[in-house]
Amino acid sequence: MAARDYGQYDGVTRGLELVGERWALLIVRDLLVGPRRYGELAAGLPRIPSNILAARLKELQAAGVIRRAPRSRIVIYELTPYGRELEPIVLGLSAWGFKALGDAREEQIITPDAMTVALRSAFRADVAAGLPATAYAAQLGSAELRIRVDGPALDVRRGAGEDAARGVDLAFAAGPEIRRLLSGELAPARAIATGAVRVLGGRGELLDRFASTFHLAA
Amino acid sequence: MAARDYGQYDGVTRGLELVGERWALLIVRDLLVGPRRYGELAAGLPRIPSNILAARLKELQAAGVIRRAPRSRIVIYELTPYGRELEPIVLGLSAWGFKALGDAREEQIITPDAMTVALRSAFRADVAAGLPATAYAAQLGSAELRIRVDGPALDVRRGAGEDAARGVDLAFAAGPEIRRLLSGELAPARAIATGAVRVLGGRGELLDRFASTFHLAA
DNA sequence: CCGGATCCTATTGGATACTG
DNA sequence: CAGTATCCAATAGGATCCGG
Repeated sequence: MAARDYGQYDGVTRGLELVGERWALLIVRDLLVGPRRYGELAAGLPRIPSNILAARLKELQAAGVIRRAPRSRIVIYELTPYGRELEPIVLGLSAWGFKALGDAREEQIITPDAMTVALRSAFRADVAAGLPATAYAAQLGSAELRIRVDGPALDVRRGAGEDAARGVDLAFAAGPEIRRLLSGELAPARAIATGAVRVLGGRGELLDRFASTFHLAA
Repeated sequence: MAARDYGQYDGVTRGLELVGERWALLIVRDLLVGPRRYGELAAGLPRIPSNILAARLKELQAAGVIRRAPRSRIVIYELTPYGRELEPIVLGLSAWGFKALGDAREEQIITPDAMTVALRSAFRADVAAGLPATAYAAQLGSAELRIRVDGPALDVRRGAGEDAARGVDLAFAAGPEIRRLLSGELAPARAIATGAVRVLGGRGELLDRFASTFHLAA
């Protein structure tokens, strides 16, 4: 109804009718990180026109992918259980698309939610399981994240810059060059030496551990 | 370049820029089954306008997802290795979208390639591994498929209707009601009793094995 | 402010016809 | 067969406005 259909009867087609419209999967991506308000979604998708955001939210609700959080005074959007089942697909697309990332263009931004999903898709639970629990504070573009790895479990949340640097094992800042670190193109030591990654606190040598915990082949 | 971008620097966004345009992932779906000529793609996507198909083929080539098969006299499109890495994503979307399939509308068609991908996404390799090798001939709408399960391996190919029925363990025909069989909503015995599935040859009781080998939760 | 709704314009997609 | 060209309809983009 909402979306134009493809005239075929199969799962891929149906899936695309539900989440294949422009912007739809990016809304899902951000909601995978947590429930969000209209304004938060708009902030995380800076170039989406408000009418399109409003339209997508309606369509995704009609599709049963998202819902307005019940018994909340303010309007909050969240994924339904069915919507949450998109997680492996979105993470897969994240890993796949990552390989085709070139250098960032000037106007391209890094949002906290996008980076959180990127880290999730890069997370190597099997590798992490064999390493000591570690807390990182990462400042990636305008996204400040507090990353906590404990065995095979990963927890990423938005962190206040100042506080975040305290009580973590490693605090660092980087820009889009983080891509080369995650892909293995740029060795951790060299990333620090060249200034691509700046250590703000903690033990800089832990960037090695970070790079082996989060990895996306190029 | 080809596609409008989203102004963000992350994998999901990049992925959508490459295969997020309307029709693009359906082209990938069909090419996952095998290399196809322009006309074959057009036949498998009956409602795609030829100018859009031509545009998508160019964009997907520029994106490194597909290529024209080299050293072939005729024009054949195939996935690149990078494009083939979309398989788990497309199969995941197939399984996800399947759950939201309602009853087929009159104008909706079932194409052989779409059905092949659907079967792949429904295939339970672990279940199949414990069962004897089995060959099926399935006539699903206009799609006639020859399905061969051997241990954890699955092979689906387009089959000539008449010949296909010979030498298989079970030959059957069904329409969109096949969905209820795959979802477990409709028991194999009842499917046959009600005529939703018509046994054309072989041992009808093997439809049980088929249903446990291919399953997509609703 | 937040959560949209409206208006208008710019691009894309769709249908059909046509060509090397 | 493998696409182009053309023209029209549908969406997306951008700015602005509005009600609680």
